[in-house]
Amino acid sequence: MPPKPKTEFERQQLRTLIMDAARELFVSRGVEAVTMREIAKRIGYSATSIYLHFADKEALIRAICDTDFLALADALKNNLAITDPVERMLAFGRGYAQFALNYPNHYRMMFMTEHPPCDPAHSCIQQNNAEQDAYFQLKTVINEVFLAGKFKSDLKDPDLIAQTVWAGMHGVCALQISMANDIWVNWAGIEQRLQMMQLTLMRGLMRD
Amino acid sequence: MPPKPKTEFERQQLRTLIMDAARELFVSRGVEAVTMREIAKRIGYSATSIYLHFADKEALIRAICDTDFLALADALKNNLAITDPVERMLAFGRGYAQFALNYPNHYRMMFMTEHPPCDPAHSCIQQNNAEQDAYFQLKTVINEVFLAGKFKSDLKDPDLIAQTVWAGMHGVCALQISMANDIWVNWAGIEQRLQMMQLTLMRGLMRD
DNA sequence: ACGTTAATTTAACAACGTTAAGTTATTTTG
DNA sequence: CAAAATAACTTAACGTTGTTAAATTAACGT
Repeated sequence: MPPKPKTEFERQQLRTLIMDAARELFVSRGVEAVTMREIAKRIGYSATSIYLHFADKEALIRAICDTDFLALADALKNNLAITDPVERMLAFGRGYAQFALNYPNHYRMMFMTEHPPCDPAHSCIQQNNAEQDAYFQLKTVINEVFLAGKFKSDLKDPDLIAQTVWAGMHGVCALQISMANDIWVNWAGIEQRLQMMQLTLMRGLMRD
Repeated sequence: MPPKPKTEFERQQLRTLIMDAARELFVSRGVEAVTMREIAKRIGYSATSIYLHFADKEALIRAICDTDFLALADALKNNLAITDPVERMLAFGRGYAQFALNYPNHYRMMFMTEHPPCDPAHSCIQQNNAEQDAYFQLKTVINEVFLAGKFKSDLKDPDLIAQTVWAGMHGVCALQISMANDIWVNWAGIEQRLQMMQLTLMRGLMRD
C-alpha cells in the first residue's frame, strides 16, 4: 500500500480515478449527500489523499463539472453535422434536454447550483472551441439560422436569441428536475412539455 | 432562562419568531450556509429549542417555503385586477420575475432545490384558492386568455400552455440566479432577456 | 406542600470537511 | 553504502454541523 515516487502520468491517473469515483457517487445521490471519506473508500484510499490532488471538495466538484461540460459538448457535437440549419437547431435542443434529463445530478451541478464562476483561465475547456464549448456551439447553431434569414426581421441580436432559447429549454428541464414530484402541480408529460416549448420558441422566433 | 406553561397562541408566536429569524438569515446567505445554532442565537434561544417546534432543519425550511408561497401569491394578487386578459397575463409574468429576482434565495428555496414535495395535506396553503395558490392564479390567468380565444387555434390544453409559460419565465430567472456571474457567457441584460422571453412566448402562443 | 408537567438548557454524539502530525518507502547525496 | 531528504500516504485530531438524551427550572393541579 505504501509510497513510491510517482510519475506525472500516474498522478494524473489517480486524479481521474478520484474524479470518476466522485462523479459516480455525485450523479447517483447528489453533491451534498456524498462525503469525502466515502469517495476515498471507494478507491481504497484515505480521505486525506484526495486533498493531495484537489484543494477542497468545491475544487473537486468544479473539476468534475469542467469535464462534464466537455461531455455535454461532445454529446451535442453530433447534431452539428445536420445540414439544414433549422433542423440542426431543433436537434441541438433535443440533445441538450436529453443530457439534462439523463444526468439530472450532473445537470444540477452544472447549471442549477451556484459555484464560483467557471473561470476560463482555470478551466481545461477551450472557450469558443466548437469541440469543447457547448455554449459556443449553441451560439453558432443559432447564428447560422440567423444568417439564413429565418428569424423574424425585428430580431437583430443572435446572442439574445441564443440566450432566450437556452432559457426556454433550461426552464423545462430545471422545473422537471426540481419539481417533477410535486403533486401540487398536475404536470403534463415531460416529453410533451419539451415539444411544446420547442414549438413555441420556433413560432415565437422564426419568420412566418 | 425560565419556563412557563404557554398558551397555544404563545407557541404559535414563538414558532413564527423562529421562522422569521431563519428566513432573514436564509434569504441573505442561503439555506446551506445558515446553522441552527445561529438562528437560535438570533432570537435568544438555544439551538435545541427549535426542535420543539420543527422536526428538523428540513421541516423548518419547508414551513418557511410554505408561507413564502403565500407571499408570492399575495404579491401576484394585484395583477389579477387588470381587466384585459392579455395585459393581465403579461403583468403577471413580470410580477413573477420580479419576485424571483428580488428574493433570489427565497426563489432558490422554493423552485430550485428539491425538497420532499409540497404536500397539500401538510400545507397551510389552500390549493386552488386564488388568494393563496400562485399556480392556480397562473392557470386562471392563462385560462382566461384561452377562453377569450386569443391563443393559436391548435393549442387546446391551457394547462400545458401555463406550464410552458412558467418554464419560460423560470428559465430566465433560474439562469440569472445561478449563472449571472459566470463570465463564460456574455449575458445580455436581465431586463432585456425577460422582455425577449415574454415577447417570444406571446408570439409563439397567441393567434396572429 | 408536593409531585406532575411543560419549557428550556447543557452535554453529548456521530458525521462532516479539513489540517497537522506521523509513517513508510524510495531517491538523492556525502 | 549509509544517511539525509523527499514523496505518498495514513492516522489523529480539530472545529462545526444537525440532532438527541439528560438535566434544570418554574408554574400548575391536587
